[in-house]
Amino acid sequence: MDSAQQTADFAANGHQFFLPHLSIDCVVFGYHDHQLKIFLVRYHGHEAWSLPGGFIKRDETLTDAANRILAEKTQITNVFLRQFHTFGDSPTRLNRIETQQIHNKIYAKVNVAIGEDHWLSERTLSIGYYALVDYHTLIITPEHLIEEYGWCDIDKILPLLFDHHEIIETALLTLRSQIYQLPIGYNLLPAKFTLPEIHALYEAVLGKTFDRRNFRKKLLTLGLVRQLDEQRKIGAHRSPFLYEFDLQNYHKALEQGAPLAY
Amino acid sequence: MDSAQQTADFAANGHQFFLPHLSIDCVVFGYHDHQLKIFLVRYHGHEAWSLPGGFIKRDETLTDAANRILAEKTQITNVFLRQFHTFGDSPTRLNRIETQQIHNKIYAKVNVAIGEDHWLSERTLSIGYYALVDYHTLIITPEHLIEEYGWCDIDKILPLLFDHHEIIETALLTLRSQIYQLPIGYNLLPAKFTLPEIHALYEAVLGKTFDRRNFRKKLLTLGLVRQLDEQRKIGAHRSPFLYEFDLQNYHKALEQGAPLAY
DNA sequence: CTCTTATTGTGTCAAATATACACATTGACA
DNA sequence: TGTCAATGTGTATATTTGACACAATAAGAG
Repeated sequence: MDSAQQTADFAANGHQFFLPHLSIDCVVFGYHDHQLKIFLVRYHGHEAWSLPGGFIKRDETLTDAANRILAEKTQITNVFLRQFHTFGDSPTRLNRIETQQIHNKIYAKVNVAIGEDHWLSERTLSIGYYALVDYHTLIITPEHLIEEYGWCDIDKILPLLFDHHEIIETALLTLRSQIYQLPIGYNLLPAKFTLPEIHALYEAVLGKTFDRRNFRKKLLTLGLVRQLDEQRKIGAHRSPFLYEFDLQNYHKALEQGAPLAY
Repeated sequence: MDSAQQTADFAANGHQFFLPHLSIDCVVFGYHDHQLKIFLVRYHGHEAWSLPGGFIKRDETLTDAANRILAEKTQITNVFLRQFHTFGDSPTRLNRIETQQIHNKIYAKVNVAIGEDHWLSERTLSIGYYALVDYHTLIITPEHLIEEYGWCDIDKILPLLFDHHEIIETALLTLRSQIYQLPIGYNLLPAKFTLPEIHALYEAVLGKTFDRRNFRKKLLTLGLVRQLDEQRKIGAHRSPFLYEFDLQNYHKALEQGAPLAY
């Protein structure tokens, strides 16, 4: 949907090819500079930001839809992407007028008026997916209606449309609850990382602090990471060693749900 | 929907009051006789069984819909009910012909033919909820189209319609992963229970065995249960003591995710 | 009445793990 | 060469886990 014409066509005829009443929203997590971040977009006509999202094609599996939508909005493919919750309780989502007005402002850019009976004004439940992305790999060709996009620190989230705040909150709780069962560290970190980086990641996701020495001891005792010969230059300080995951031991630990720290 | 007329009306006009393309299926867990069980129904015209399910009203929150559907099919209210996954990948769910045929056989009972373009033939995603129920409290007034219903042992599940097998499998995995974070033991057991009962419940849910003595030690160390003065008669054997949960300590342990056994 | 059988109730000890904690090293820059 | 801020590393203690065996009880059979 990169031209005005295609965008207008979507508004006019989308209901023929997409399921109404149902959308997918993606919470894309990245990690950089000891901060957990979320990728957000800002649509035409709005000051508030949004999660990247879209609709499900009528003949497409749900998993395919989630991957396609993520790829369309962010050009990201082949990443860890997982469903976490379906949202259908928020009053905002039940309010047709509000839904209509939000879409109406967005599609004003392509001179399409979204009326009260337009399919985009209908009540829509949203299936939440979260993605784990290496912060540096992100390349964007924004869609026509997106005026701005970028990473946002998890603890400084800007005002958002619909119930996207609740969706992010739930995604974060899910991330927390799954960090010892799913390869969340692996997918948020680059292939080579330092101990302070992985340490700060676990602290950022879980929102508490761990003793540096005990954390390292646990990683090494379980054999989750391998020290490399390289070091990273970090300016006026001692150069930390780089590490990589030992995938065999890492996946074994995830299967057992072994906590890295308490 | 307890009369033939109401049922026929639903098939004819349901799409005006309910969201199409979207249903809710409930995996109702119970526990009895050291066995984890699931409540299943069998519709007219089918040998295969189904999960109790239904559609979401256009102006109803998702949570309200789940509770209403559970109440309509089982008369169960005010129980632990939680969304766990939305299903939209199964080929069965994408196949309109198959969907049509299944509904056609069911509604034959009320002389309604479900055609290819009927709203019930459309592709439908399903939002899975699981409920935890005290086995003994179940009272049923079955709906018109339900020919049979009852509990089914988790390890002897009968053939099922649609992708209901996958839904149950996912519900069970969810139960397992949440047993140390959510009050699953509390909601599956009666108010008073014996140590062997709670022990066998954790073994049934998690699918492994725990040392009886260490399990008891952990329960008591954490102060999760209180021994009562009563005992239960169990026939030709020593009478076990009855216990009840210490809710304060139990909830504290759940917040921390403390495992009861390994 | 007593013997048998199946089930429940209970304690101890060794091994593993978690937790608390402090000092040395490095790299840049003043 | 001294300072500063960050990284790298080890030890001792407390706690938890995991393995394990015997006594008590209830009912029914003989």
